[in-house]
Amino acid sequence: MIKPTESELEVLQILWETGGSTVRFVNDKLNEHREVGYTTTLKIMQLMHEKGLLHRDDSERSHLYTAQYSREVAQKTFLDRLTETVFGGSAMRLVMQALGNRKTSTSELDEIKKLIEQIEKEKGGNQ
Amino acid sequence: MIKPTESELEVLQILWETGGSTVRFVNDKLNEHREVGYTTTLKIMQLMHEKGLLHRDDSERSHLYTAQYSREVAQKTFLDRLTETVFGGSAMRLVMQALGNRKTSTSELDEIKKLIEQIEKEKGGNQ
DNA sequence: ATTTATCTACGATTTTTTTCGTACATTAAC
DNA sequence: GTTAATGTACGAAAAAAATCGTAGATAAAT
Repeated sequence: MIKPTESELEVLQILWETGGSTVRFVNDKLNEHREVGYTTTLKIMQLMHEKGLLHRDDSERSHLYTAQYSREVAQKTFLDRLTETVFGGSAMRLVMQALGNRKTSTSELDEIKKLIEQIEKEKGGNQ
Repeated sequence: MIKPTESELEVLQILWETGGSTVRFVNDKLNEHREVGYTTTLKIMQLMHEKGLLHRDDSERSHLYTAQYSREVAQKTFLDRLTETVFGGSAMRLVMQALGNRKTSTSELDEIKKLIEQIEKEKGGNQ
């Protein structure tokens, strides 16, 4: 997955949220937060399609766009990138920062503990 | 902290690593990975200084640049941003992804568990 | 059927980021 | 003391990203 620009990311968020939508819808959504012209949004989404970031169904007059990559894939991509660039390659440092910095509820923390134990079980005693 | 661009981030990484250095040094470091002209690096660092991303000591002929914001502050900034943009505001989802996706060693996992228990202890039974 | 609204395509402009050349000053080498 | 190397400043070009206007096609409204 190629790195999306800032405004491409805004579009992706909306498409992930909705599962897929028209330029009109995305543009309306964007305009809830900041002013953007319709053709601007159109152009960005057309370029994203050319770049392979979006899939387009043009069987109808108003084309339907969907994200080419799932939110999960993007999450992995971004996390890996952030881990490399700012956390010196250590996912653990990232996790510890995230846990330390933010107010995470006890039940959430428990879930994470459970996840860790599960991972540990899966890998047996290696590494 | 304003959002650094891609190449500004490269510079920051080097300055965090070294604690502070000259344009020459940064440029040499960059050129270990890709070709960049000296004046290009100079310009970028000058702009970063104007933007408030770098501190500059120009008491010597070759100026000494240091990052205005520590790696920790930047980490927090980026994490918050990523949490918002790609993880729908949930730090937990981010952590779980990070743990699931990457090969984290057992000892690292243990450390995280310890951290969680410590946090839980600190907050008592609230939330 | 004519007008109005809505859509895509496309080109052009503006803004931001990246890149580098040149001028000029200072230090180091010879 | 010249010459060469190394530094900053600055402007401008090139590349990338964001913005918008206009044209033309189709659909909806009247």
